[in-house]
Amino acid sequence: MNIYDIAEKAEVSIATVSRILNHKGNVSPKTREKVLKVMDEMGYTPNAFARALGLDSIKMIGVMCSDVSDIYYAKAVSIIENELREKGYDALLCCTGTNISDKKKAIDVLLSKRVDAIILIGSVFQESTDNSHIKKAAKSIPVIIINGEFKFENTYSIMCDEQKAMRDCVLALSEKGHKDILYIYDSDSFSGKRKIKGYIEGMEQIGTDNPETYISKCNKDISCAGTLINDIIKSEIKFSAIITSVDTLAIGAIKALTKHGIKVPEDVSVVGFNNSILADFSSPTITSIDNKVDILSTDAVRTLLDVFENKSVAKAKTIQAEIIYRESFAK
Amino acid sequence: MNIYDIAEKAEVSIATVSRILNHKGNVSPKTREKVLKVMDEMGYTPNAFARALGLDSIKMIGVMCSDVSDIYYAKAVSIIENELREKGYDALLCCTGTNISDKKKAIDVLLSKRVDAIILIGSVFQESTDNSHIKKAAKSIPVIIINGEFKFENTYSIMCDEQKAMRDCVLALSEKGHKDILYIYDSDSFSGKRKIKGYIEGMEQIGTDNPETYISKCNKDISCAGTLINDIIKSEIKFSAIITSVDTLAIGAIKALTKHGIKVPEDVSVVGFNNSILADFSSPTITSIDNKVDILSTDAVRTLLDVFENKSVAKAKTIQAEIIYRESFAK
DNA sequence: AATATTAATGTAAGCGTTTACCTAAAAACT
DNA sequence: AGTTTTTAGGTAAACGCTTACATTAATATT
Repeated sequence: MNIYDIAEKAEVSIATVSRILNHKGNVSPKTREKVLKVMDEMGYTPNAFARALGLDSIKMIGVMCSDVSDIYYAKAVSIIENELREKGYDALLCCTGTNISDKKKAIDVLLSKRVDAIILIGSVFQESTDNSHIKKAAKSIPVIIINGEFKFENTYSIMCDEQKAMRDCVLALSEKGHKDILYIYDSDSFSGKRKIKGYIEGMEQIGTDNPETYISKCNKDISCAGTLINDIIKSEIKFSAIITSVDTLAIGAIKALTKHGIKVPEDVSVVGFNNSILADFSSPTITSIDNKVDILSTDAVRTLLDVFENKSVAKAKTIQAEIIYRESFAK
Repeated sequence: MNIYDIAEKAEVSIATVSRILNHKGNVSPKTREKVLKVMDEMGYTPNAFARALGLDSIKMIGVMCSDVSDIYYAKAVSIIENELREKGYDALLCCTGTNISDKKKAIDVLLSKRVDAIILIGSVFQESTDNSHIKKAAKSIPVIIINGEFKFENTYSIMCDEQKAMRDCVLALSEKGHKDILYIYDSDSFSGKRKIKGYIEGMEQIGTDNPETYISKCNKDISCAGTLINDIIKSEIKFSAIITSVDTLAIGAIKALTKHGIKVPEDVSVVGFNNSILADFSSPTITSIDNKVDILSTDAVRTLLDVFENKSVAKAKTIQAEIIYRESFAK
């Protein structure tokens, strides 16, 4: 069923039907009523493709992340989707995994579906081996990058200053007398690297000689954090605080510590990252660095709309993180 | 840039370009090479709308749920998105909240975007006041409903037998000597109702007189479960086990119990629902009823593809849940 | 009442594909 | 070499909409 069917039934021209559909031009109330009634009766839904062909905009934004089942991305996607919907846009979701060729494919899909823009969540950085797909996309549509960095024409990045947050966190722990602060992390992504940098800066600032020796790597799995802690305890390395790159690792660490009879926060303080809902689920609850996904996500959509409206928009924006104090490291 | 530009540059007709794009018809290797090279050089991406106009399929599936930031939906969406992508389909995400008018709007958006089908996750049931939007959708495209129930032409539902799972869980607790089994739930959704039913059946089966008195309602927030437990403890109601309708509530309950010096599982056993990652994060880890989102989600996509291929497909399918034993209720 | 202005509606071209149908060239038969 | 079959490639219509331009009807102005 199409606009012609409606036009015929309502005894008007297709132009009139189109005008009614688009709230444009002059249509008499009577005609409008009549046509709307016919549309309703026939259960007509306009074809967005055909529309997009004429208008060159489908009101659809590609949203890419590696994995929505990750609680962090899920939150970002959820906020973005809601903000977009409110402004009349849909979200075409692409979970690409971490494989670069899959990301390239995803970009091609989004481009072929003629999305009006792309929002990338995480895992983009300038020095990355291959960013040609982002360049390709940016040639035809704006690309907004959340917590990633990539400077190119038609590209806008919004990030959280995780480096400073990490440094501040080390300093805050130091103020409470902590010197031997371990760092357990899970990823060498763009933000992963910035976190480490900040941690090292902080440690150096409080006079630690070889901060690198306090760092251990781990995968996201909580059991991994557990075995890591077990090893560290066995090796009799001294420590009074632990920072982790994600809340899940903090949970794993706390569980392991508790099993060894080490009390959190009395014996060891723990700070997580992301300030996810998990922070409240743990006992003790986890003090966590909030990297403001909500603000980043909201801002991404706002930026996008500004770009659409040709307002002047900053190519890169940075937002400050905040330490949210809970039980695992009291203020 | 369009097919004409490519055709011109490559000195062939648009038909040839189209044939190459669609791997259809006969094109000589030489010509193919030449055209592909031009496409690559110009960074051409075919316009999926125009294509859809001709083909009447955009290879896009609408995926609806109330909220992707919910860990349960996030997992389902993630699996669905991956399965779809593997088969060459994209997922157009619609997070509708719980408001019926927003759901109707979302359906209209999906229909106007001419998705090839819709997968609904949760919150649909036959007796619901208004399901006209689902009927409307099903009139033009197949609608797959995960963990919801709605019988109509072109509608397929895949659910988990949560009722039986709940009953079995009560019986399992009873076998271990539990009689006073509380049930804390968060939602009167379709699956919420089935869970309660199963709980009551189980309680009756083990000879409880007024099972309803053991039931309390709560929102999803863990603090709510906590205050609820506090109240129950104050009121000196006897209980030795708690079942919750979601893992988060189990976490809240365990935290509250622990604060009161009540040990889990020594004094009170706790069983959660969904078998989410949270179950492992808690200490003690939570025994949880796995309602098999992964299987449901995978199956939804498989069903969809079968429908597309005109294979005969069951209108309704039910999958069995499973109790995953962890520390909070040992086997 | 005649004219100018504005409102309402219609016609037709264009958006970028696919594909049925057609023609020309090449290959495979006699 | 002449005919048939196959392969390669082209032309033009169709998909469902938007919109510039054209036309007619209604209203306002003189």
